[in-house]
Amino acid sequence: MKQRIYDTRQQDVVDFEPRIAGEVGLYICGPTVQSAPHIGHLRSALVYDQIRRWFEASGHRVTMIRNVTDIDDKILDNARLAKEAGGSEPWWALAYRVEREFTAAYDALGIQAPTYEPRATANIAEMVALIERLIERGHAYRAQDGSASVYFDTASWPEYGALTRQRREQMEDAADSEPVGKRDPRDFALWKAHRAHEPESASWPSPWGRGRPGWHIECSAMATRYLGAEFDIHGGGLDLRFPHHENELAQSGAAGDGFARHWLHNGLVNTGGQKMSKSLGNSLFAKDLLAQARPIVLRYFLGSAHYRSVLEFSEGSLAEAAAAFGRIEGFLDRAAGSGVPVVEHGISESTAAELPPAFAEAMLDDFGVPQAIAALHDAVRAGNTAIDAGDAAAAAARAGEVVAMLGVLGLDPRDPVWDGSAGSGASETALDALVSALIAERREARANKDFATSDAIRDRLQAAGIALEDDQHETRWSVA
RNA sequence: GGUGGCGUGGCCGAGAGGCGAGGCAGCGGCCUGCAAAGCCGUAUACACGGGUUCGAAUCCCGUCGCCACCUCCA
Repeated sequence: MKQRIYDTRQQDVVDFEPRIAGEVGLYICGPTVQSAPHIGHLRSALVYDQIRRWFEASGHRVTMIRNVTDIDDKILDNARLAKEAGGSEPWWALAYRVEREFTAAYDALGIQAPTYEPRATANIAEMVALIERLIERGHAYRAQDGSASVYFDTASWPEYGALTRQRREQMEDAADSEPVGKRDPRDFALWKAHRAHEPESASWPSPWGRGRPGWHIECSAMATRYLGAEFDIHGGGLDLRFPHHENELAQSGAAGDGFARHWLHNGLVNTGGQKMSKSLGNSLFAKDLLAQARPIVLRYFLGSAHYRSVLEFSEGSLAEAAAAFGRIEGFLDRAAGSGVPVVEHGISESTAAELPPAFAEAMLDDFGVPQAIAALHDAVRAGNTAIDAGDAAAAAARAGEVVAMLGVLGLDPRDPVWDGSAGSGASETALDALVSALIAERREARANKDFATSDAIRDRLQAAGIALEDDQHETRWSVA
């Protein structure tokens, strides 16, 4: 069975054939580092992390590029506002600080670093070269007001609107755009002339005068720099389809590049049936979410809906995810407690062979993570049944499948990336010693049928947030 | 005005012509000293109205409701 993916441009699920067999070039629109990461950023990054892991598990070598937009109107605005409020942080320090917040949030969720993470400010020369090509080909022009700005000439590109199937004539005019120097309100800035009120450090020399790049040109320049003039997949949030991706496609196409063969877009996150956005003030920030749930549970939750669906976040979402994931984790603990070897091994050459067919088929069909998770739960149930029946061989086989599936999804609780989230090694050891002593005491009481004492011990631990589970052979404990 | 999406059981959430994905919660049972965990069982689910079909949640037409994008967005 071939890999199938939903291509936004074709508006259909199509066969995916890498340009070079066994290799996948993936460009993902990363964040504009203007303010703290929120749940939507996390979901987007997670979706492509899962896709990347699946490509690797299914035998591809993946080159994944995810940019950082570190120069932009909003960054300058936010830095200016902070300064007016008495702050002293320059725009570039703000951008870098926020970038580190993003990296920390990604790390917390076990989202692997891309192959490379280019910054817009480090690719100005490539952008200037691309703009020059567009001017030469007659698809871009210098601002009519004599400034250093350069605009893309949408009228010169008949395919403009191809990605979102819109006709240029029917597009709404940009209400808030500054028509200064534009031939048409639908034209967009490739290069923005430096303005007197903006810091000198936010401008670069160019053949047209000092200025800074427009929002869209950076992605075209960086994608082609690292992946080539034509590459396999371009991804990003659904809200980037227009204008961002439409404009990328137009400028790269007009420059003569093949650009992305396929376009992927992940769904957004809603709260209370409403889009979450900064302007609505209903943002769920990464740091708040990470304070509410274990990172691995948050990861499970964010992956519980298909990547193209709207994901609804509501009160109780994280608790439900914790219960569901607890089932999986509980099986691994039970299996280990029953002597079944359970080891974390990430994604390796043997991963594909260990995956149940239902899981692989789900992932091949446009990355059907929800169905893949159903296969995971099926294996967990079968594994628990095997443990109950004392069938160690079957239990080990199911545990192997579960671990392989968790590796692909990035949800293996034994993966060292999760270690930082619990207590330190020393306090873990100390706690284990204390609890184990109480468990031994309780075992003795139970052996003497002194259930009052044994229940008192269990209640005391319960009150401290520690749950006990008795098995045929042993008692396991966990922090609830 | 244009473009696209959604409406599935108490809840979350897949599926896309014919065996009721999976999870959470609930109920009954097994197991257990009692629990917990686990297992088994447990549901007249597909917004509404027509149509096509032997058969429709799935295809077609219409209606209603909700949402997103149309130059700040993951």
